[in-house]
Amino acid sequence: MPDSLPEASKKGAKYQRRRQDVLDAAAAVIARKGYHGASTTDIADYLGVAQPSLYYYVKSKDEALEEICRIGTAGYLERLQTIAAGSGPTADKIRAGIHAHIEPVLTIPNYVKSFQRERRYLPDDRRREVSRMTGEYDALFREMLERGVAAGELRADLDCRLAALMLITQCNAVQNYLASEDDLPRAAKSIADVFLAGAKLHT
Amino acid sequence: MPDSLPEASKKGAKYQRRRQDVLDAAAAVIARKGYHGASTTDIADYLGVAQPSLYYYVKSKDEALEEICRIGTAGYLERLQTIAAGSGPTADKIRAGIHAHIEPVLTIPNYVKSFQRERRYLPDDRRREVSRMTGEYDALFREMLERGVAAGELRADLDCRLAALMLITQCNAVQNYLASEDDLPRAAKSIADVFLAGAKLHT
DNA sequence: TGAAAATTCTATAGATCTATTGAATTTTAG
DNA sequence: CTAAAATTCAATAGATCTATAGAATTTTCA
Repeated sequence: MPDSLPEASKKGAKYQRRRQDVLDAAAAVIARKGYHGASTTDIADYLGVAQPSLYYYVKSKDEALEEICRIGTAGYLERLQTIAAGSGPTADKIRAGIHAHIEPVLTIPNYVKSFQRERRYLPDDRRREVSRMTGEYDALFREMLERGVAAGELRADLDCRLAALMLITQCNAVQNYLASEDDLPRAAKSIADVFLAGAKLHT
Repeated sequence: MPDSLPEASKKGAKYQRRRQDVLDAAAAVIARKGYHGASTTDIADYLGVAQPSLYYYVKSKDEALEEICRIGTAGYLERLQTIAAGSGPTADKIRAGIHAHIEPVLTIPNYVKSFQRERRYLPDDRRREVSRMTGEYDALFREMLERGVAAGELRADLDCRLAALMLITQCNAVQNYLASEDDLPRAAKSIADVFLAGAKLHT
């Protein structure tokens, strides 16, 4: 009973661990130099092996990017679905959604960066699949806001499509907001506060 | 009395016009495929000329990117300085700042996109120069917010550094918000409204 | 018109870059 | 310890890519 995935779940656990090292290195170099700017030699150097050795773990550079994007987005939809399905005020769900979204920025920053900036260079079919997924994610956020409007918790004139995109944009940009290492909670709070209550003083 | 700029202001006006065509083509292709993904052959094909013909107008691909970034950022600082120096409520200045920032998105979209996404591939010295400039721009926005706080127009607990970055991020992302051609005014208003008053209903 | 200047082209050097092949090396396991 | 399996490597094919050199063509203008 062979496997279904193209290259994954093949061989033993040791192979998979080493493969993860290769993808980590690829993600690090691609996050830094971009997909087209990162050569397979750069990636191999980063890992300390010869360039052709990478191909024992990955069929092509394209496949490496696909895997990186897969890892960088794993669980996003599910986490937001769980949050959206819960009870409680919309504002709390939004705060939870923000935290869930930016968490991988700390845990797997290179995968997130590579996904955000380089996914457009995926092969066409895979890129469309990713677009469908991000579209679903956007819609989930938008519906959460729409229910907040319907419940009278958010402004009736809020453009929920735009607002959802704005929120997601802020989360995706959170790396740029970090002046020091442990500023993430502060940045997350600012994103939520400004999104919910705005910057203006309400007298 | 020869010119100071490396390649600009040389030759006649006709040369400069054709050079602009070359840069337009380069900006279009680079915006689409990224700096490293865009070959000089791609750019030449886009323009309908042979690949080496580009080098009559541009010394190197690097120089083309430098010029594109220069054009894509021209006037930004000056426009914001003018707005910040004016009188009137901070909220109005913020709205004006948003409009000024996103205007080039409509007029020179390929230059703006190329600058936003590809400036990190500039040669080191030029990249540092650009960083200094964007840093000044960020500071200008931040100071505008700080004066708003001091005047009691914005929340006293607002993190002005973060808020300025968030505002700029929203402006830079405005292209992603446009569902149809002429949605820009609507998007600009949403950015301003959400930033100033937030999404929450204030009862 | 005809010579000079400006512009574009063909041809190509030289430096990449991705991926493959098959050999060498290391690890595993009986 | 040794043979098989797994992993890594040297060598390289073949397809780029940037940039240059110099010839060909077009434009300018006296």
